[in-house]
Amino acid sequence: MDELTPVMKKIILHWGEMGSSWGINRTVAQIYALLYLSPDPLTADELSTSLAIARSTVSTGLHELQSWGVVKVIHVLGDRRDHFTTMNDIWEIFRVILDERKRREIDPTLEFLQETVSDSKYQAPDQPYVIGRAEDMLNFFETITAIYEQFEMIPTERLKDLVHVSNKLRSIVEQVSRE
Amino acid sequence: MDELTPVMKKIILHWGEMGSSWGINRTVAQIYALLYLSPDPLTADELSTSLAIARSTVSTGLHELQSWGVVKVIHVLGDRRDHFTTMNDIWEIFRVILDERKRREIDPTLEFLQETVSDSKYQAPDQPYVIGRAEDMLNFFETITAIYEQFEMIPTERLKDLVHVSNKLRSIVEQVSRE
DNA sequence: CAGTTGTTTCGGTAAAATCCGAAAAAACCG
DNA sequence: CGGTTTTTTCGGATTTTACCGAAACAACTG
Repeated sequence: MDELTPVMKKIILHWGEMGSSWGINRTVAQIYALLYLSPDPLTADELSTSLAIARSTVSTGLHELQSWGVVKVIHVLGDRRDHFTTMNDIWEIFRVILDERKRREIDPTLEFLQETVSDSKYQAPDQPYVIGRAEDMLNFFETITAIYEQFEMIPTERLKDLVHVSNKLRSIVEQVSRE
Repeated sequence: MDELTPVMKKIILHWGEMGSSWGINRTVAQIYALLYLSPDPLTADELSTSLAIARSTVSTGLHELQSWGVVKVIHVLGDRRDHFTTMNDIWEIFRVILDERKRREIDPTLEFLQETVSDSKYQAPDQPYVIGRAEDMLNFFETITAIYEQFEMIPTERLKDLVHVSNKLRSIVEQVSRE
C-alpha cells in the first residue's frame, strides 16, 4: 500500500477537504480516508509514507481518531507494530461520529443553556428578551436531542432501509404528529 | 445596544466557541449571536463597537452570513445605514443552515463520488476493493440525501411537534421499514 | 541487560486563517 | 457637482493552527 493509485489519491484529497470544512484537521481526515480505503490494517509507518506526512503527525492523528472511536488498533501475530483500521460499515461510522459530536458539543451547550436560562432569571430579570431568546435555543436543543435519541435506538440495518420507504415516512410523520 | 450585558457576553462567547468547532469563523458566529439576541436590527457600527472588532471585519462577516441566508438587511426610514437582523425562528435558521451546508458540501461530494465510481470502473478495474468502498460511500450519501429530502418537506410547525410523539416515531419507523 | 524497533512528546518553524486599518469605492445629500 | 456618510476592498500584521524532526520514552528481543 506504499504507492497510492490515482483513484485513491483523488478520494483522499477530497476527503481531506470535506474534513476541513467540517472542522476536522485535513491531515487527520486523510489518514482516516486511507484507512477506510485500505483492505488491510496499516501501520503508522505505512500511513506516514503513503501520505507523505511525518511519522509523529500520524501518531497524533491516530490518537485523535481513536478518541473519536472511529479507528481501532489491530495486533498482528509476529509483528510488534500496531496496525490500524476503521470500522467498515459506513453507517456505523456515521453513528459513532454523530454520537461523539453530540457528546462533545451539543450536550455541553445544552448544559450551558440550562444554566444560563435559570441563572439569568434571577440575575437579569430586566432582560426578558434575551432570556426569551436563550429559552428558545434551549428548547430547540432539547427537542433536537430528544428526536436524535429516538433515531439512535433504531438499529442500523433498519435505518438503511429507511430510504426504501422514505416517501412514506413524511406522510406518516405528519399523520402521527397530528394525533 | 452598545454595552453588552454579562448574560449576552456569556452567550456570545459560547456561541463563538461552538462556531469554531463546527468550522465557522469565531467572529462571524459572534456577530450572528449578537444579532440573534438583539430585539432590534443593528447597524454594522453597533456590531463593531459592541463586539470590539474592526468595522471591516464586521462588513466581511455580515456578507458571509448573508451568503448563508441567515442574516437579512433592513432599511430604516430616515437612516441611510443598513440595519441587520436574523430570522427569529430558530427552527427556520436550523433549516436554512442545513440546506446550505448540504448544497455546499454534501451535493458536491455526491457528484464527486458518482464521477469517481463510474470513472474508476473503466480506469481502475484492477482495484475492486477501492471501487467497492467508493460505492458504499456513494450509497450512503444518496440514502442520507433521500431521507433528508423527506424531512425537508415537513413544515417546521409540524417538525416542532415531532418531539411530542418522538417515542412513537421510532416504533413507527420500525414498523414501516419492515413492510 | 544491551541492543533494536516502535511510539510519543515537544520545541520550534512553517503555513494558514483571522483581523485590522488605511484607502478606495459607493451611496447619498444639498 | 463637491462634500459627507457608509460600505467595501485589500495589503500586511498578528494570531492560531498544523506540521516536522530530534529526542525521550516504551516495548520487545536475544
